[in-house]
Amino acid sequence: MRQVAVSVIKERKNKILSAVINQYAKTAKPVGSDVVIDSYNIKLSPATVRNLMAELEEEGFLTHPHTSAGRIPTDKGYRAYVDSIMEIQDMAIEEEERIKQEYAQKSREIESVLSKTSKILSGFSQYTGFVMAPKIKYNAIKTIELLPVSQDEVLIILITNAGMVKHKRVGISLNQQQLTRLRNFLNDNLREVSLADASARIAQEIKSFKQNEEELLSAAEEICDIFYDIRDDIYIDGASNAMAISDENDFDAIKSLIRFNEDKNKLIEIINRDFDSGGISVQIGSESSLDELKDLSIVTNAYNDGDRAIGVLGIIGPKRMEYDKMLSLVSSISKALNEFLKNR
Amino acid sequence: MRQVAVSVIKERKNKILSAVINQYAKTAKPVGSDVVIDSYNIKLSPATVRNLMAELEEEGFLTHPHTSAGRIPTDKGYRAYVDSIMEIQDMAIEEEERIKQEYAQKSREIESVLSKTSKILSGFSQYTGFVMAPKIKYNAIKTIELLPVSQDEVLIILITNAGMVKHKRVGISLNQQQLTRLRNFLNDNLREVSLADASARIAQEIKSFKQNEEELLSAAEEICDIFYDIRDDIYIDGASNAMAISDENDFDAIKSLIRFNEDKNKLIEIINRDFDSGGISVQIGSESSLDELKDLSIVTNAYNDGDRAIGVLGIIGPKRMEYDKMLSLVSSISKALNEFLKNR
DNA sequence: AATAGCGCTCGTTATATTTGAGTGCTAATA
DNA sequence: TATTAGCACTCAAATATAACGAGCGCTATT
Repeated sequence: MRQVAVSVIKERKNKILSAVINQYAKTAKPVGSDVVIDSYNIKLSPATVRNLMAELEEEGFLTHPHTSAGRIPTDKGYRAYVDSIMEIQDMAIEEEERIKQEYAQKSREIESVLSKTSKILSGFSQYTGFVMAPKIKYNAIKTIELLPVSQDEVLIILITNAGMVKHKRVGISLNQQQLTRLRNFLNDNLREVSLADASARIAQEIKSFKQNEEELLSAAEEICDIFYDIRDDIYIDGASNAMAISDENDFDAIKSLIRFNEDKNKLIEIINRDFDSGGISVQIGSESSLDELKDLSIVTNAYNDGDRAIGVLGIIGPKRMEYDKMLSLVSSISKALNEFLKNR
Repeated sequence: MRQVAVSVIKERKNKILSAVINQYAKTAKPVGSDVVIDSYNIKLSPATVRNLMAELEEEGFLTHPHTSAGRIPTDKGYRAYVDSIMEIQDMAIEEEERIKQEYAQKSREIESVLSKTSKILSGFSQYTGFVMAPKIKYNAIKTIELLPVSQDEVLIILITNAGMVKHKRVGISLNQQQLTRLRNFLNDNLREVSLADASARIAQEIKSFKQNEEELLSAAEEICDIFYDIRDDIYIDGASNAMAISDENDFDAIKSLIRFNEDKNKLIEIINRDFDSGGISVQIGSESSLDELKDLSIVTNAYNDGDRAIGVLGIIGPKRMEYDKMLSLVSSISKALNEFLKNR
């Protein structure tokens, strides 16, 4: 019996919490007791709502900018709200349809698909969208080709089984025969090897060269460089939407955000945290423990190649975003990308 | 005699004009008559300076934000000032040295050299730096390679004589023999052909295929796509510096600037105007006739491959920049890039 | 336990006042 | 005739004052 009573009270408080969060998402102004009652058909008196909001504040879900102002959600409040959205709603059918249309003009280049996906995320959310390319450590080598471009230069072409193509010029002067031998050596020993392990593998197998093949030896070492150059790549779009986010002034916030967007490494670090989680994930404000992001939330979802998670995509928006819509957006797009990667 | 007198007067006015411009560059506040006298050792009374400034205003070189404020330069004022800097000063030797150091860790990839150059421009100017890659119409084909990546897909690799590498996957299923024939056909007919003309050339030479080589024919058409995909490429860095430019508020200006930075095509259009000029060139504020740039100036310099101008680089900064320094920066870097391109 | 009522707080907005930088003009001066 | 000193005037920006009202917390009531 008490159990039920408690649950009813809880229910009522939750309703108020989400009313505040939704209202604040719309107006960006502190939410007063009256508005909660009017707009979210709660059949309680203002006084009661005030009491409950006071309790919610004591428990850390809401705050007060100043004495006589309405309530705004804390990070903890957002967290509770987000956690309570257990099941991701399906998107409106028309939206789903539009996303599919966007994917329809498919390209064979995985790079352009990822770039497109990032643009889609940004376009639909009106925030900043990003896609981290398949992580190199889960990207295995499919083929390596060596094209001579001049007397003493060779273009290395690297194709991974995720379909990514990397190339690099290095200065090595070998004759056609030596080149072919090196190429075969590389392909024989590196096929299916992860990019992260390739250097080590070359070092290990290089012993098989004979003494008199010194040129080949040094060339192979040269080639190792390409693997060091490869970093986890990331596509970011709609950074200018950041301007629209902060409702006027708040100059410094934007400044640091714009700067943040230019520094891809930081973002990579942040979203890598969500990589292992596999599914959808939200970092709210200071949860990221990065000062630049204290007023922002990041919604991410890992995507997979049908086998295992290989990358992460998502959006960055203001803390007061419409989490329900954004969660379903990110989730849908990640599914769409999964689909695409499976069918290629 | 009068000639001399006139020239003296002019001289004096010019001195005031550049005093105002320099002071305004430092403080971003309207410049009054007193400051001009104090800081630029002009031995005239405030009243006289006021008279001369009034004349300069009548002639359109200065304006007034409001009655009781100092003067600020107009676009015409800047233009006169910039034009009067006839000879580009040499850079401080240490600066020159630092630039050379930056270039020292040279890479063989022209792409990374250009990207680096853009970062250098941004870093030294503290504004936005950009480098437009060698224009495609001056970029000739050096080699084309076709690598089969699966049953029905081929990776086309295109190397230009400027050293750029482009690649694209297309869906064509040919056997090894056909592939070799196609490759030879392409190389025989396209070597030294400009990227801009390549499609037309293929269409022209394709007749030589026999009737029974329909697969080859359609494959060749497929390959034409790669040439359509190639656009003049541009590297932009330090867009976030734009924030530092506008001294607080001016929110909308920044907004449009950030947006401008995301749209590379507009910038390409703007700087293409300076391409033909060959040398160094400045667009001040509304001279670009683009509203987003009305408070900004663009300093550009074409660079060449020892033979002819092939691209443009430069910086975008506030109208009230230190033109002397920026002109010499852009000029030096363009020389450095010329040097690099010649010695490769 | 829920609510009505009321006084209090404090940010916001509006209005008035002061300040001072810098002008333009006129009359004196070299 | 060109320059300068002097002074009244203007107007943005800073400062001060007042009025407003949204929304709270608290207490007494149902």
